[in-house]
Amino acid sequence: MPNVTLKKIAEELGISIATASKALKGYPDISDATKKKVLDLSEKLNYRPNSFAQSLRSSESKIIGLIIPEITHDFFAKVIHGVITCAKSNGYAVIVLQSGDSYEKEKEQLGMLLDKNVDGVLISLSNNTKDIGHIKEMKSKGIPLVLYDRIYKLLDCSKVVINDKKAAYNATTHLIHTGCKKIAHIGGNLDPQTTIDRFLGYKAAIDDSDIEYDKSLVYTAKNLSFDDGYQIAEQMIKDHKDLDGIFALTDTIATGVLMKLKEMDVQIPEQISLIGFSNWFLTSVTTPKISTVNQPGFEMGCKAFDLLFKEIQAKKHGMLFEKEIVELPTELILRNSTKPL
Amino acid sequence: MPNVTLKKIAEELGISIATASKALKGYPDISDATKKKVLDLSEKLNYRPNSFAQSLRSSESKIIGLIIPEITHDFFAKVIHGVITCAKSNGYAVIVLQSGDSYEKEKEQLGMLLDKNVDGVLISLSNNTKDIGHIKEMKSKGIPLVLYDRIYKLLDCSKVVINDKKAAYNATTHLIHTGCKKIAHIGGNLDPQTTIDRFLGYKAAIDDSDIEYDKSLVYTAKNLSFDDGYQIAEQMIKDHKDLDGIFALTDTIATGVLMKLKEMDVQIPEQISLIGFSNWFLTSVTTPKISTVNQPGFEMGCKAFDLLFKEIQAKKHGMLFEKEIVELPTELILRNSTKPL
DNA sequence: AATAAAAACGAAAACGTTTTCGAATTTAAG
DNA sequence: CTTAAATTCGAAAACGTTTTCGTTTTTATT
Repeated sequence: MPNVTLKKIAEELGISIATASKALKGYPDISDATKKKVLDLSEKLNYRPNSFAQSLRSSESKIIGLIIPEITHDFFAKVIHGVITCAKSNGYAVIVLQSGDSYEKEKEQLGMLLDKNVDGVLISLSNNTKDIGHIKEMKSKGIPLVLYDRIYKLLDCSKVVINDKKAAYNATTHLIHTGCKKIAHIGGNLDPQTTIDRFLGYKAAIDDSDIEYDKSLVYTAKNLSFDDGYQIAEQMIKDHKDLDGIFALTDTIATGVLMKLKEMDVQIPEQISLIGFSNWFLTSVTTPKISTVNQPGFEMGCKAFDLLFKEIQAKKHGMLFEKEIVELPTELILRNSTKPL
Repeated sequence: MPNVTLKKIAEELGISIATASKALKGYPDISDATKKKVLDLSEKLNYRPNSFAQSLRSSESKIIGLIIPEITHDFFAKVIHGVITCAKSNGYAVIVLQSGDSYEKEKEQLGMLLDKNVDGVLISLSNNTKDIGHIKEMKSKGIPLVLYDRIYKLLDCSKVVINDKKAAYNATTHLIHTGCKKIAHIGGNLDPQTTIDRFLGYKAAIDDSDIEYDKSLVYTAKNLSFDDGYQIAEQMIKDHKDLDGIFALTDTIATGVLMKLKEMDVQIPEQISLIGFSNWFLTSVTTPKISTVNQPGFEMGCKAFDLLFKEIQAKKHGMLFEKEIVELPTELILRNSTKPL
């Protein structure tokens, strides 16, 4: 069962391969009669152009690469969804790769994408990526690249982000406005930028209030995991008996905190208020439901593809491309782990 | 910035393209001296073979397609993770597509994968796929294809599944053993196979017990969603005042049920026991934690790739391939929405 | 030194498509 | 009826790699 090619169509019709090709592509120098013949036959034989040959000639794969730290995270799953959806409606397929928050893997994946000749790359940096030589290398090869969510500020390329600092500021401020006086923050190591910014937002909110900033109220979750939250919660209670508010870096951490606090019979939100970050579905089914910051994953994926697509088009037509930095709006979702205003 | 090709390397070294190619691939008819020269230079220039040209010649893309009903489902996210992990370690990239449980889209995606000349396809059928002509067409084109999770029993190809019937049987039996007398089931429309099998397991367990099977205890969730569960829960309580057990088709449905039941002040598990299906992370953070059936998503992804890989290899070497049906073990996870034995 | 055998290399075709440019054919104009 | 102009088509090169098969060169054997 050999595939049907232009050659076969041409032979069958007694015309040249060139003519067959041009007929299918609607070239003006082919008569309507011939066009019809070719079109009919190619339909009948269910002709599909060989993408390898097309790509070889055009140096275009119509495939982009998407590197995700962790697929099994609600937020990133939404991003994938957004990217795939927008890519498909523009005729692009998406190769999805996972860095598992490892710098080594991230580098390796980028190499794989290079080998596959993708037309562009979407990447959210791993939590352990300090050096961005591998990213710069991609750019130096002229491959369009857009950063989303976990970005590196100094890198000169298009980016899609949320305003982590502002969102964290608003969340913390809400805790303050509802009467919290002693608010802890559970953050992560000082990479990537999102982690820093959320901490900065927390601190700015404290500084802008009557409350004194207390370094000992800032905790570090190594893996940003449920277990981290679960363990740190206990420690926090030990350290600060009068703790009355917690702003966690992620919803998983917040959920861990909630579980432990409930086990310790701490009343939420009466005794301690809690706010997470990302609006994972899970925060809406705990008891109490956890207040959080909505992070528009789907939209972020769409927008990121959008920017990448523009850049690919620009490159293709030899036009220069204006890099863009898009900031998507977040929203404070108030549920039952915080007191009413 | 033209790419470095074999031609460039050959010219630089004053040898032929053929020799350069063979040197890199370790052909025995190239002297060690020449091999070293070529290897050194290609390393220095960071030569990467053009995958388009390679694919055109070999008719191999080293890419597989993965069609998923919904990416944002815990279980499917784990499957993606498994597939990508195993694919990568075998040199394959994965194009991920989403059918959104639509037959039309599923068909369209398959076409796209055909156009991209993937070496094989992994697919879990959409909930609304009744006709499998599009799947058969892929097979008739000789493209290796493996079904996972939501399969179609009559299709002659490799499959990776769990024993839904058995798992449902065990779950329901556990409800019976812990004293439930009136057990409801929330299922879906009678497609795909998994839905049928889980219902069958439920019914078999009832039939094997002293309890009389009661048709009115079987409810249908149209979208298998949280909201479905939330709404049906209320209906169930109205219909059957002495209801004391519920086996839900999915964890999302079970979570919806739990939420509504709590709002109605129904004691779980004292009054009503509840079991879900899939072991989503979210079932471990509700109050009470929901008992469920663990569905090994990651392993399923790995195994599915494994079978596909074997089939691709067999096809490549002209050997005949024994299709396999792999059944992965499930496990009843007992938490707090069911009574102790 | 002549021949046979082994080793090292290269020419060329093939994969299937696209596009340039020239050739052939038809139609229009003088 | 001749020439110019428009229309329609095809030859061929190019994209970069792989592999077959033949040619050349070297080494071994008599």
